[in-house]
Formats: sequence, structure tokens, C-alpha cells
Amino acid sequence: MIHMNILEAMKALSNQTRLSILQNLREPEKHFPPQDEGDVTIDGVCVGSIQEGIGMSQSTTSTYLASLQRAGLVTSKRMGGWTYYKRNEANIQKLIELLSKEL
Amino acid sequence: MIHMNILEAMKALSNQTRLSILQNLREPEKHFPPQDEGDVTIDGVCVGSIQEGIGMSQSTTSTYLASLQRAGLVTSKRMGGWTYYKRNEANIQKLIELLSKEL
DNA sequence: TCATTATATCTGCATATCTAGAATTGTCAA
DNA sequence: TTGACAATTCTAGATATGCAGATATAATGA
Repeated sequence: MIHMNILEAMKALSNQTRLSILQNLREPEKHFPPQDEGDVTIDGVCVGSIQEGIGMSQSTTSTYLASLQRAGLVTSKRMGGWTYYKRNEANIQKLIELLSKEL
Repeated sequence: MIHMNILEAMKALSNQTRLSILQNLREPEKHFPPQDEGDVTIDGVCVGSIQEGIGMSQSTTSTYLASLQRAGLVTSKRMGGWTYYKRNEANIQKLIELLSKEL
């Protein structure tokens, strides 16, 4: 597991849209349509579905997901032509613990 | 207690200097000199001492403290000519709980 | 190979944040 | 009331972030 960095995580979460993406991915079946391949909870949600969910441009959506990934909050998996993003629960838990101890 | 807002808190903490201020206030006697009046842990630390601790201008320090206060992370108390800032532990705890449930 | 679709990256403009210095306000003591 | 500090607010220029459109890259299937 990557060593979580509080500041980087706070920066990634200091934007309403990025915060919502992470929160919506908590219950993906509730916020995103079924994916053509794979399970929305196990494999993740593709960029296009997330884009529809947040109502922003494709480039912005992709940039935001990359930002969340750099902060260690989500992981991505390429399957065919699609990239599926899901929460990195272990790191999110680690972040909460870090904040409990060091904030 | 004010209802904590995750986004506002994340914005306040998305800056290294503001994050450090909050962290240094965890053990104020370790990071700041004794105050002329009052106890550093009970009453808080004055703006001038915090300014020295972070090495930024007086105006920037004051602005950052105001930002942390708006986010509910610190409280201030005026005593004579000085304003003493300390952590709002109840709200910080509330924030951690909010993040555990909603992040 | 070529066309098509999904995603990522590049470019640029609008807006926000960072930060200091100057000016202002508040408090105390002479 | 005036002078001396402490703190806040105002102003402004430098830097970063917010976003979209254009372009590039990847994968698929005809």
C-alpha cells in the first residue's frame, strides 16, 4: 500500500465534484448504470458513466479521476477499451486513521 | 456545535501552512512559547506566536486563522490586546466521524 | 488497414488562492 | 488623548486551479 499523504488527499478532496465522485463510488449501483463488462462494485465504473453522473466534460472527468488516483483514493483497471475506477478502501481507511492520529 | 461541512474543512486543510498550524496546536507547549497571559493549552496561542512558528507575515497568519475558524476547526478568544486561538477538538472529532461515515 | 469509440493529455482562458505590504481598528497604559 | 502594540482588513500581483475544446493515444471490430 502506498503511504498516504494527508495534504495530497485534502487537496484532492477540496473540490465538490471530486468529493462527490468518491462519495458516489461508495454505492456505485445506486449512482451509476450497470457496466457493459464487469460488476460496478467489484470492477469499478468506467469514465463515461462517471462523466454522465457528474455532468462535466470528458476531459475534466478524466483529469479529476487522475487526481483522485494520485492521492491514492481510487484505483483504475483497464479492461478492453474502458478504464474502470473504484474506491481504494484500504487507503481511505488509512487516511481516516492518519487524520485521527495526526490531524 | 456548528454543523461541520466536509468540503469547507477539506479546503481549509488543503494548504500545508494551515495544516501545520492545526497540527502544531495539538501540542502547543511544544511548538509555541509561553504566553504573557493564560495557558497555551487552556486558553490558546496568540497570533504573533503562531506567526513566528510558521514564519509567514502577520496578515497571512491572521487570514489563515480566520479560514480555519470559518471551517470550525479552531476557536478564538480575545483577552486584552491579544487574540488566542486553539483547536476546536469537538468539531475536529466530529469531522473525523463525518469522514468515516460519508467519505 | 481503417473507422469508431473510450480515455488521456494538451492548450488556454476565467476564476480562485497565495501572500505580503499598507491602512485600519482595537486595547491598554501613560 | 495620545502613543505603542496586536490583530484584522484592504489591495494587488504572482501562481494555481477550474474547466472545456482540440488533439493524441488505445483498443476493437469490420
